[in-house]
Amino acid sequence: MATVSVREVAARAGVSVGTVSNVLNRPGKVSPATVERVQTAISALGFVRNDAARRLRAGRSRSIGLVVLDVANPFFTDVACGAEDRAAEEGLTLLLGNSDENIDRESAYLDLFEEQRVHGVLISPLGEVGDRLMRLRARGTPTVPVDRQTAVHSFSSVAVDDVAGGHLAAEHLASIGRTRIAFVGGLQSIRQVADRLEGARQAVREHPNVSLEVISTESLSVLQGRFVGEQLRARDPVDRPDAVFAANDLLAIGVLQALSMLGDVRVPEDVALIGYDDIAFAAAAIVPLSSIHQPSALIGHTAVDLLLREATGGDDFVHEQIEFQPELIVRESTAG
Amino acid sequence: MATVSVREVAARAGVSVGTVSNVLNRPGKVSPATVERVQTAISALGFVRNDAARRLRAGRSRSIGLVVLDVANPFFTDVACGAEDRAAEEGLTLLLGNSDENIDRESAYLDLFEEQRVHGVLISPLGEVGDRLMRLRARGTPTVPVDRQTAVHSFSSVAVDDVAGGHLAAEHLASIGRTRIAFVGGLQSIRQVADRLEGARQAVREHPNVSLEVISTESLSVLQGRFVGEQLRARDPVDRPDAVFAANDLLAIGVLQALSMLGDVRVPEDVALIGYDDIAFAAAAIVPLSSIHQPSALIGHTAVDLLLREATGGDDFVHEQIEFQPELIVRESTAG
DNA sequence: CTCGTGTATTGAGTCGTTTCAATCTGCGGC
DNA sequence: GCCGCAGATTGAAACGACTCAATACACGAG
Repeated sequence: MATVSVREVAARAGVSVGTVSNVLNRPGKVSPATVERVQTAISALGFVRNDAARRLRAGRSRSIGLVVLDVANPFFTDVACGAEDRAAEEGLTLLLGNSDENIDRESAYLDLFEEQRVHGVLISPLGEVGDRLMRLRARGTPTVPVDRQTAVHSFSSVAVDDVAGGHLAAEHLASIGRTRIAFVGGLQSIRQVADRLEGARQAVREHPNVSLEVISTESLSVLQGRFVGEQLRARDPVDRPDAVFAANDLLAIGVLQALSMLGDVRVPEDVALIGYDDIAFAAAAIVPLSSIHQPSALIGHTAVDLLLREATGGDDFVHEQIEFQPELIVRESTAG
Repeated sequence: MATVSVREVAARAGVSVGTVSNVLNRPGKVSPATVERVQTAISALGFVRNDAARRLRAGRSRSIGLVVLDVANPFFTDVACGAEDRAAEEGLTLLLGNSDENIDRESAYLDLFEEQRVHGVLISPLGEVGDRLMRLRARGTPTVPVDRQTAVHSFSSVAVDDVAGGHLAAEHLASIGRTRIAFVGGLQSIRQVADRLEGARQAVREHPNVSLEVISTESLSVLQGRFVGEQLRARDPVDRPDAVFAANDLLAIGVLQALSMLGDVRVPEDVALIGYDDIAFAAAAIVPLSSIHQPSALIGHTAVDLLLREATGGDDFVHEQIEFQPELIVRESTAG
């Protein structure tokens, strides 16, 4: 199984390598008869372009990298789909990396993408990666955080106002008369989590009779949610919060499973529950889940847009921070 | 922003390019003092290896490609996570491509992966790709279908016995006394769908009083399921099936939403409902969803295993077909 | 002082594609 | 028959890391 290169195609078609390259990339520049002959040679030999070689020559690849916190979270796959669609319009491929809330994996993906000389990097950051991204960009790889980088105007970014979202959620819980709210989420180092908590704190401050308890988790998964739910269920009802605001829907669904599967804690009667992200499964949950909606696909779409602008813009380029507003979706889990 | 190459690092460190390469790849072969000097030069210049160049030389990349039918389906992200973990153990990267049940995109990803000279390709195929995969392999890219390639022993493959799964589901519906079963799924060209239907047909044949209606969908999404659910709801109750077997959980959840959101068709009293895949959200559905469980992460894990064996095995290599058995999970949606 | 041994380092050649200045070809106009 | 022009084709150089045969060097033994 000899590896076939342009050279062999050229020989077989009786033309030069330059012509083969032209057939591949600019068929218009080559006479129809020659195109025909070259095409025949290509399929006869089963020639497949070597991407590494063309990229080496080109200096940069035709793909963009996206690092997300958790591929198992539908919110991020939605973002990825939006990004992929927009990228495809430009003939770019999306490479999806899953940091899985692990800082080493996040770092490994950034390394990988840089070595691959990707067109640009989109990242939903786990920790403090500002410096890292600066360096990346300085070496020529534009970067767009999909996140709220407070007060950092040196990047373009796309984000949802998570403080506002957190406020919406907690305010809603207060508005239906709940007074002991628990915020469930972690890691605190994830800005989305910190901001949602901050928003909730602000809302609670506006209601003197409402208190906020913070329950930290190790990750934002269904499993962690179930774990917290079980702890809540085990508590004396007097000590139990009457409302839970989970930092995302996965956690909320986990909490919901633990509370209501065994039927002794009723949602929303005993505990009202609200999540965040409004994933497709929230509406179909055992108790349809109230949530904070984010335009996930649009976020991905916009992030790629910004990245492209960033890549073409010159030195005096003005970075754009786009921020979407979250939206409260009320369902049964916070009814009454 | 000059692009730094090994040559410049070598110059700065006062050594040859060969030595720099050795520091990068076989630090043991180089004296500690030299390693030190080279490392310093590398970080001073911000040198980043050019992956394209090394791959060109190496002939093959350190990644494997995975093409799935739908990233938005948690089943596939679970498979991907399993595959990624196993790949990471070998120092390989997983590239995730989403065909989105679109044959052109599937084809485009196969092209892309071949051009990238990936280590191997894992694919959950949409249509008939046997020929395509044969060619791929003939040119040196091993391939493992994550699918049941009936009677094709020329590939290693990993799959779940979908006929058995379909049988389990339909048999279960019959066993709880349902007689008018509707199978909801499509496209028929997807082997998983066809096999599940076939299994259901077999089960129904064993029960003379049970009938099977087939409702085709255009894809396997929540939206399509909701669409079908609305049609069912609109039917005269006499014409309505008393059980629905959906080809996957997304469809089932869609059907469930349409039937029960408006409260006039009760699940399982009026219509029993069973899905397939047992995704994490099935257990948390508004009516906890019965389903057919598949060991998703293990599937991904095993697929990578097989791929690695395929890649190292010689010509007399015996392809292995691994088939997992599905498992019935009964929840409320088929209670009574 | 020479030889042998083993370790450290060198650097030209290679991978396959693209680019682009140079060359070729055919043809109409004069 | 010659000139000029446009379109088609050519082929060598370049991209950057890796390999490996060759070389340099150090040191101990004889």
